[in-house]
Amino acid sequence: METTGTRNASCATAWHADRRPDGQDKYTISEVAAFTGLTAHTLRWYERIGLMPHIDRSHTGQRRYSNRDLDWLDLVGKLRLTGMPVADMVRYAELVREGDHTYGERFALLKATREDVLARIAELQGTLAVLDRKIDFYADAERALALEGSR
Amino acid sequence: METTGTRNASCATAWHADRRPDGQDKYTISEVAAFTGLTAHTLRWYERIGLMPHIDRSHTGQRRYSNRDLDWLDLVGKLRLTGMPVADMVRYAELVREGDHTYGERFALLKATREDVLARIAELQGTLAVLDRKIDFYADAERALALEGSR
DNA sequence: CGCTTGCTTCGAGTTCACTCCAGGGTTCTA
DNA sequence: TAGAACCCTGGAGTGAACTCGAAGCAAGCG
Repeated sequence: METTGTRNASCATAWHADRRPDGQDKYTISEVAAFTGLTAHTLRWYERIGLMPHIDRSHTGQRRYSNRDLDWLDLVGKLRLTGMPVADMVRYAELVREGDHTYGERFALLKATREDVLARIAELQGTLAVLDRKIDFYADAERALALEGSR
Repeated sequence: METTGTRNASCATAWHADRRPDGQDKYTISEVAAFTGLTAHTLRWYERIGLMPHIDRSHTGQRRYSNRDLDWLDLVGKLRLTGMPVADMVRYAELVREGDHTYGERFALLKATREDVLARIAELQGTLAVLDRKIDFYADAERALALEGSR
């Protein structure tokens, strides 16, 4: 039936407790879903498009995620909310798979991403300023109306 | 043929000069496109979905944008890069069209958006921290390799 | 006058990032 | 050992936000 048992995937806090110690780190797909806030569908899709390394399987073919996989998903989550397109993350994943000789390229990619993030923060701060000006305007208007009403 | 004459729409800086004074503020769609970095297609689409107020027309039916319209597009642009869905901006545009009695609702919407933006900035700063840790790691690896190479 | 360029409409097409379905096998709990 | 809950695959579907195309006016220019 494929329901993601746990409701309320939005609350990402206070969760990181139930990570099992390395060695016994075998999570089912729905555990990982609860953990990351992604759906099982999305996790499988990430794998299909090459955004995940090869995931371990149980003897019957079910996925068993490790702590490493969780770490990777964490990074992916962070990169995702910088607005990085999934295709770029796939590229990064490929570099990781290709081995040590891609260090330089990965490094460059990370630095470029860092610049992007800084730029985005600056943009958002600009937006915040505009928003604050508008909010002040409305607060003033509201006060003026209240005054008028009490006359 | 509908090409957006001016190349390099990304550089949004140093542009705000050619805004004509209020009264003679009549811009063609392609001028606005150059101005905002949006395409003419997108500008027409914004109008279709109700994201723009009614735009003036020339005697032959061509759009003539005003400074007010430019200001509105500026706000839309800012809101867009906070990740606000277009549907929400349409809602805001509707409130503006409906008149003064929607001040309260607009005010609330702006304040909610402000909170969103603050949250997003915080997220991005978290991401920045992760990125910086990774970048340090790669920089170290690079130095280690260089050392090894020079032995 | 013809040419080029730009504008018009409406509807269809594209891209991205999921999201869901059908039809089956597996695992846990009472 | 039954039944509920979970997991598998491949492929199709969805919603958001554009993006493009076709066919046809309109304006400026050599």
